[in-house]
Amino acid sequence: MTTKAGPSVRQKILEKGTELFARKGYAATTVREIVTAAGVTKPVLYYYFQNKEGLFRELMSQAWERFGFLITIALKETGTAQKKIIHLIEKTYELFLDQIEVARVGYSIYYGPPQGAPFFDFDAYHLKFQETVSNLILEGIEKKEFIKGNVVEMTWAIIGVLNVAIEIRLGHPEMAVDQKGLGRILNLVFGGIKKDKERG
Amino acid sequence: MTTKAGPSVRQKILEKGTELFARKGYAATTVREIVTAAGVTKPVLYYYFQNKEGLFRELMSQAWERFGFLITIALKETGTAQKKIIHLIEKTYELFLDQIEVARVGYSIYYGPPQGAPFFDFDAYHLKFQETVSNLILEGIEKKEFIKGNVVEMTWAIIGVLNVAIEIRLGHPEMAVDQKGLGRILNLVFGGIKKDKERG
DNA sequence: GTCTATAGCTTGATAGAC
DNA sequence: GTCTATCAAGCTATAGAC
Repeated sequence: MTTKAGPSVRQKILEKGTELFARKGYAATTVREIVTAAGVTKPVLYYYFQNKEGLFRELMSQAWERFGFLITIALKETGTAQKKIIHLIEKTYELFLDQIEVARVGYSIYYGPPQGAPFFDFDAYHLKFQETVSNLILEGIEKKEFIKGNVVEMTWAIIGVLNVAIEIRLGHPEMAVDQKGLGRILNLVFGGIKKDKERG
Repeated sequence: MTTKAGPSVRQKILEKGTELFARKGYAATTVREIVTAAGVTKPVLYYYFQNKEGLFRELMSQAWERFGFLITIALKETGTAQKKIIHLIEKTYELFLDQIEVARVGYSIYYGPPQGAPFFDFDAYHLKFQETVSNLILEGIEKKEFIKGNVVEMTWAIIGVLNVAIEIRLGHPEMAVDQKGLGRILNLVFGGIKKDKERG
């Protein structure tokens, strides 16, 4: 725990660990590969992080704390509910792009098998995000900006847009949606696809 | 390749393999675990499938062929474009629920790191699905059922609903959306969330 | 803090009997 | 087709020198 000139080496291990976990998966990445890529030897990794699991936990929590922070400040926006929602989704997408490697690993563990990776509480952030969107929708309904409808289902429709943007970027980077495109798709969901005005 | 009384044992290995890959991930699942769960010994697995990769490929392709078939027959529906789209999405969701274990594994490999699993061409089906939805949207626009808009972005809005339903089921089975709920969320996207009529 | 060297175990895969 | 027995290779993790 006592650090001397450490930040550089420690950081390098974190970086290369993130990179390899994202490219190969947690279980398929070996400690050897990580330390080789980082230009150090094994005991160095075990010195800074307790083990492979410790490294994983560290890089995950670093990234997700930023996500939690983002949700908190998003509530201080002003304007229509629609504007607030679009802003929150865009900021989240921006953060995702900025930390795409950690996001890819987290995504595959949250929705897929744990891969032997240590437990990480993605839900704490996930549910908070969902709740934040729901509250903004509720606000929009109360302001008579949105139709009276099932808030939960509306939340899914909105979050679906973010998720699909994320998934295109993960699976098909060449056709990735940019922030403006994301905003346009969101507006599509707010406004609807049907030509006539009857809903449902 | 010559089979005698084989189908039962072979099938058992496929089932337990699917189950374990879904619960632990490809790399984190060992051949030993699979054969123990299936009640056989290792050489049996290597006899029926060439190796761990062969088993994986087999169970993946079996499941995804059904998906390809579903897309093909979906085009023979009649009715409004909206009805056809909802029907296709609902059928896809039904198939997903029916093969949720394979889907979970595929999901985490398609969007996440490959985990050391052999290459599988998810895109062949994925792009075909996307194209099918786009064509139905185009049909709706031509029939003046939908507004004139960016077909690609409309496609993402629709697929986002399916994906979010899938992801809720994968991450939070207890709040999973049923087929009717899925239809309602889709209708929400078709009709819009905003109260006033101006779009965008 | 960082090294070399290695312990101790698990892995995917197979040889050879039946 | 299915078994027992076993292999080489690779893995995480650490001891001990500096």
